[in-house]
Amino acid sequence: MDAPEPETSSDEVARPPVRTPGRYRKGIAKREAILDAALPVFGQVGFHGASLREIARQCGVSHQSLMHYFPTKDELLMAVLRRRDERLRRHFDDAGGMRVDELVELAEYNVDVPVVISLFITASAEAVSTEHPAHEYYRDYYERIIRSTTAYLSVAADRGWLRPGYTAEGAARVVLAVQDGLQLQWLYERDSVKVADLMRLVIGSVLSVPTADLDEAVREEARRGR
Amino acid sequence: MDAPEPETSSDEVARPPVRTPGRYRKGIAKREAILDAALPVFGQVGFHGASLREIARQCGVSHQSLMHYFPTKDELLMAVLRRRDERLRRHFDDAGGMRVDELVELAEYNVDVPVVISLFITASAEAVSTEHPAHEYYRDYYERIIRSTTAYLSVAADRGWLRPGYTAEGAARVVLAVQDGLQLQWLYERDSVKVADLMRLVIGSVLSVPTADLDEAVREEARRGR
DNA sequence: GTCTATAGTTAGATAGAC
DNA sequence: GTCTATCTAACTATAGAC
Repeated sequence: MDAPEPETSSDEVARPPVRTPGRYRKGIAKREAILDAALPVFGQVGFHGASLREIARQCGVSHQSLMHYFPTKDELLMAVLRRRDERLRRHFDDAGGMRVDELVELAEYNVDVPVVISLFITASAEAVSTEHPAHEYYRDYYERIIRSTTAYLSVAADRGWLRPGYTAEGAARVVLAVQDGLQLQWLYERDSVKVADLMRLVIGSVLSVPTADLDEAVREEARRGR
Repeated sequence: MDAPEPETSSDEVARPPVRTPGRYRKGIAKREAILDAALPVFGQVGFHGASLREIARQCGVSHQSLMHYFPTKDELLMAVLRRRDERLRRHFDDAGGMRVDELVELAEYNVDVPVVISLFITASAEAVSTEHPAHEYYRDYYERIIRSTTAYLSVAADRGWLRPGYTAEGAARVVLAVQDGLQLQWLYERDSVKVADLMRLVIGSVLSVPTADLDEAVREEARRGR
């Protein structure tokens, strides 16, 4: 067991051999504050445009203190991204795949948090470059979200519930594309773009049955062992 | 009237009033070479991530020579963007608005020029920030492409050729969103994403008639003075 | 706080194209 | 001879990292 740092009364505390920042109450709170401050900065100016000093300034933390919690800029970005997409990722492994309504609900939720949309659009576009620290992250993200949504829509495909021409994967890609594209438009014109409404319309153009029916079918398939 | 600055015959020679780079043969060619080199760099690392020295290196031009042609980084980016979207912009003012097939054809064309897609996706996402040099550019771009496509689809709306639920603007936004979103997916997985095919499917889900029929109707409306 | 690297930008002088 | 193209040099600010 590792000895808990004594926090002795001396001002020169011995540096522990392994750095494990964010273990004490104060550290945990500060870590969260840094992530909160980093989110909008990355979202507004992108990874390259963001500066650690600026992020530190935003949350009243010294530059050096920030680097204690996140040794490198790459790690800070990854921590910000991961904290924000858990809502979606936890559905990736749902039995029967991810409901398309989940994507709509996420879009509805995001409208209240514009910085999150901004972060995700900006980061996913920047990360197209293989050099980008989040490249692998987004490659994996898109692969899994498509695979999961495709699995869900496959049940519809098997029952002939997809409109002519669509495959399960094609439909999944369209729904995801509409979400991304509309969110981008929304960032430019927040009053005129109704992301969730249009997504529901598109889903209605892809499925010939209500999503509730498909949900029911998917649950049944999962119940039968699948 | 303010006295025209004498600029007497002192040894302080008058600075030529305007600098106009790119007037000689050699200069024109070099200007083009710089733009060609800047396109992929901006597309891969974004505006903030790109360095003028790197762009200059890519096309065998000195850093200072580059700055002779493009006095600031902002101007270079704008020149790159403008040169690449003329294909689309020249349809903005088409009588009757822009055909949706034009968007599909552009997507088909873009597949051969991945750097252009990368540039546009990255720049449009980065430029969401009002500080970004291309912010006004993209704001105007989206407004005009939506307005133009909406005008085209209004003819369909008037004749009841839109699927239930869609307005002309809603349909226009969906088609554009699908284009943007699929192109982003395509950048991550170039073999699996058929951008143009899926776009045509979506257009078929939005319109209840073939686009050829709508084209004909739009031409007729334009002929009748509109 | 310091270090090192690199960013964008500017100035001035020379050589070359028109 | 005039304007353009190019190069050498330097400046100022800021980056991430130690």
